Amino acid sequence: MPSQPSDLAELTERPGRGRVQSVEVSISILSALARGGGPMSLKNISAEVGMPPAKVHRYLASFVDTGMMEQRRSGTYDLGPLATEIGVAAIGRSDFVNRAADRLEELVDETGATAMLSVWGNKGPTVVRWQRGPVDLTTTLGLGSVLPVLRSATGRVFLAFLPRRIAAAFVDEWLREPDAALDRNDIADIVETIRKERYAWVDQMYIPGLYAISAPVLNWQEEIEAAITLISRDAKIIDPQGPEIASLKVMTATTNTSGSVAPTKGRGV
Amino acid sequence: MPSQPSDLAELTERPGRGRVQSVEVSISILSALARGGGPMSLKNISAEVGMPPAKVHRYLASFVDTGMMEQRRSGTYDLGPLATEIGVAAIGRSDFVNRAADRLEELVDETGATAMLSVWGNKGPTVVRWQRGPVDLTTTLGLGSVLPVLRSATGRVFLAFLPRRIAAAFVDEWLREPDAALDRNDIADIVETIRKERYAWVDQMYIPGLYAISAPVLNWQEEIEAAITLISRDAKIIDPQGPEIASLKVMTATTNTSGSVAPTKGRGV
DNA sequence: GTAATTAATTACATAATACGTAATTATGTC
DNA sequence: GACATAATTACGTATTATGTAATTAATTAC
Repeated sequence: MPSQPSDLAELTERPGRGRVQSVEVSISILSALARGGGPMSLKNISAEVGMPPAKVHRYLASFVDTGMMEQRRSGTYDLGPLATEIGVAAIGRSDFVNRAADRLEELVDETGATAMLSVWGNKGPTVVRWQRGPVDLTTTLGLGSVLPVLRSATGRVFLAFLPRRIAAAFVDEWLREPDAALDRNDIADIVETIRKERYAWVDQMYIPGLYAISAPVLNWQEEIEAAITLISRDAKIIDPQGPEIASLKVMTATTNTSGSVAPTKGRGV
Repeated sequence: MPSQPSDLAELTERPGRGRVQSVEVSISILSALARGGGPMSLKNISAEVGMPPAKVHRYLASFVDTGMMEQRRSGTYDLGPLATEIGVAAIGRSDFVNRAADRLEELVDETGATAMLSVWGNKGPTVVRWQRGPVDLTTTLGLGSVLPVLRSATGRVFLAFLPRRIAAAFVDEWLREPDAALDRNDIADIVETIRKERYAWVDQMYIPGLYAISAPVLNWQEEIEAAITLISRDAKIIDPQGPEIASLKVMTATTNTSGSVAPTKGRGV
C-alpha cells in the first residue's frame, strides 16, 4: 500500500494511530456520493475521490451488500435504504426541543407556575412550547408569540447569551426608540448580571400583573440553544432564594443536549 | 485474524471476495448506534455488535474523525453531523419521498393549511418534509421532529396501521404513565375508527391552538409507508365533511411506492 | 482522602486483508 | 458483428486490522 513514509521514527508519529484507514476511505466515498446529488457511475465516483476504479469498486460492493448503497440497472450507484434509516435516526436526535419540552411538565409540577420554552427565531425569542400551570393565566402570549428582547425575562436571557453581533443589533434598535427606559450602560449591567447569575427576571415590565424568570439552555460551548421561562401572578417566583429559581436553574443546566468533544486522551475529556 | 477457513478450495468460494471487510464491520457498528436510539458507551456498542472493545474503539475513533459520529463529554458516542447530512441526502433521493413531497404542495394550495410528511423512525414518527402554508405557523415542529404516538394525529395513524407488535410497545409505554388520559379500551376504539375512516384527527391535544388531520400512505400490502398531515390554527380542517379531509384522503390513496433492484453480476443486473 | 473497581484508550507483534497492476467480462455503438 | 468504453475480477505483496495485554482515566467504596 503506497501511503505514508515508513521510517520507523515517523511510524509512531504519523497521524491516524489507532484508527481504521478503511473507514476514512469509505466515508469519503460515501460522502462523494451523497454530495453528488444523484446516482453516480463508478468512474465518476472514482474521479471525484481520486482513487483508482478498482479500489472504489471494492468499497461500493461492500456498501451495496450492507444496504448503505444500491446499484441501479444502469450500473450506477446511489444511497440505499440503510442510509435513509440512519439519516432518520440522526435527524431525530437533533430534536432537542421535544426533549426539553418533556421537562416543562416537571417544572410546572414543582413550581405551580406556567412554563414555556422559547427558541431564537428570526424576529426574536419565539415561544415554541407552552405548559399551563394549575392557576390559569389568561394572557395574549401563546405559541408563536415573539417576545421583546429587552422587556421580557426570556428576551434578556437571549440578549445575554447570544453572540454579541446578533445581540448588538437588537440593542441598537431599542436605543433608537425615543422613550427607551434604559441606556447602554444599564443594558451592559443587566447582561453582566444575567451571565453571572445564569437567569433573568422581570417584574410586571412586559405584562402588568405578571412576574417571570428565565434561564438559558446552553450547549457545551456556552452557546444558547433555548430559554425556559416561568411565569406567575405571584411575585414570590422572582425571589433569588426561592425554590422556583433553583428548580429552573437545575433544569436548564441538565437539559444540555449534545456535548461533543474534540479528540480524546484518556476517557472522554 | 481468526475468520474463514483457509483451504485453497474454499478460498475462491468464500463469500465476500472483492469486498472490503472493514466496511461491513464499520457499517454494523454504525447501524448499532443508529438503532440504539441515543448515545451509547463503547462497552454497550461493543456488546451489541459482539466485538472486543479495543476493536470497536478504533472504528469509533475513525468515525469521530470523519464527523460521522461525535463523542460527548461523558465519553458516549452518538451520530454526528455528517450522518445527518448523508441521511438528509438519502431521504431527499427517495423516489417515494419526492413524489409525496410534490403532492404536499398541491395539498397546501388546495387547503391553505401547512402540510408535512412523516416516516417511521426508531423513536416514532419523524418529520421528513415540511411544506408551509400561506398562514405562517411558528411551531416547534420541523424537519427531524419526533411526534408523540398517542397525542398527535400523525402518531395515531402510525399506531393504527403499524404492525401490532410494534404499536403495542408504544401503547404499553403510554399506559405506564401515571396521568395517562386514555385507557386500553379508549385506544382500541381510536385505532379501530382510524382504520375504518382512514384518517386521524387531533384537537389542540399536542400543541394548543393547533388542529391536525393525518392519513396514511399505504403500500400494496396495506403496510404504512408514511403519513401525510395537515396542520392549521383553524378548527374547520377537522370537520369530517370538509374539503380538507377529502383532499387528504384522495392524495394519500393515490401516492404509491415502487422498489429498487437486487444483487449484481456483471454490470448492473 | 485513599484504595479498589470499572471503563476507555493505547501498545505491540502477527497474520490477514486492502492495495495496485493488469487481465477479463459486460455494455453500448456503429 | 467488430470496436470502444466501462465495470468487474484476479493475484502477489506489503500495509494494516486484529487480538492480547498493558495503561490511563473515571467512578465507587471504604
